[in-house]
Amino acid sequence: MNDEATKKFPTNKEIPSLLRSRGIFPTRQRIRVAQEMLCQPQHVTADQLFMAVNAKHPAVARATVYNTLSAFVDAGLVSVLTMPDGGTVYYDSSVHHHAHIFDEESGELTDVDADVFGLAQHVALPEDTEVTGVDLVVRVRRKTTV
Amino acid sequence: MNDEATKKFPTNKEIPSLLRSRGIFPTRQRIRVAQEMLCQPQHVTADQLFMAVNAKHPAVARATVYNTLSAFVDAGLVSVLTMPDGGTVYYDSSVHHHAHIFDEESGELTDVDADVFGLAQHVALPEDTEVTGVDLVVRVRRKTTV
DNA sequence: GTTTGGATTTAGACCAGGTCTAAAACATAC
DNA sequence: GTATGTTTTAGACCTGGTCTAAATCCAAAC
Repeated sequence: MNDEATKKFPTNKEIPSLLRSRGIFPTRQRIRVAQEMLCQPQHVTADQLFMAVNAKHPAVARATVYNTLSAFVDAGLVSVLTMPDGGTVYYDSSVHHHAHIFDEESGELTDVDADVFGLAQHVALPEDTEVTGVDLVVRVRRKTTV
Repeated sequence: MNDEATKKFPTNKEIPSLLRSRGIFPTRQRIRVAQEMLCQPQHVTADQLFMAVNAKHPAVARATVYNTLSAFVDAGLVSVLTMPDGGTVYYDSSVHHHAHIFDEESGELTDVDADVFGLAQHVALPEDTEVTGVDLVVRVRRKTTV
């Protein structure tokens, strides 16, 4: 685990300065989205987040949520993840490199700290290329007790 | 590499019996889709395949292509793959377990024979679960010659 | 070779995520 | 307060994919 991985999730109060430090001007809407998205470990769809944000204050437009999420991705504040079958896009509040476990029965998605870059060493890469990212999803189901 | 992996891709002529052997009744349309999809190694979107099929004979409906692809997936004739960012869904004519390399610049997607199940051993799984699938995408870019 | 009934295909309506746009609101500098 | 650039908004729009009801196909029975 690297520093980024062990760093605690920010508190609501820390959000404005965090955004500023990443070059994102902290407007009222962006603060709300960030508080909902960044302050706890989670995997959510854009729409789930849109609804979570608007459940409290009734005040952030759909387009703003989508745009803000993209900005956060560009700034390295959240990472993107899609399920290999189906293609649902999830936003992950953990940005360090890690693997995911997907429970095919419950649909639950959990983080696993694994050295995915290390694992990728075992894969034969084409000449003259370097790894920019590794995405590993292990799909599991409850063991059948035969 | 297991048997499935080394098995050659079927020829056009072999398609009808292949479909039959998987319990799929070989209609004219399904044969056309299968010939376009299964006879060579490739990664295509449903829409690309729809267009490829209709470029020659002008005769397979969109819904049929989508339904047929789903049937092929269920029958284990093709596998599904989505890019971790973006969520584009690709159909892969190789069904053995293998990893993918995604060139972020060209968008090109290539197969790599790697023991992905073996790699997944290194990931700590929850109690009482067993692995049903492993999806590994290594994203690369051309090495910058500094 | 006709008839029949179930399986398949078809065109197009529909749906869900997500993006775009033009106008309104906001912030900052002057 | 005015001007200028940035952000937000509602809603139209787009795209990939599914659904539906009608038409077609095909094998089997007669």
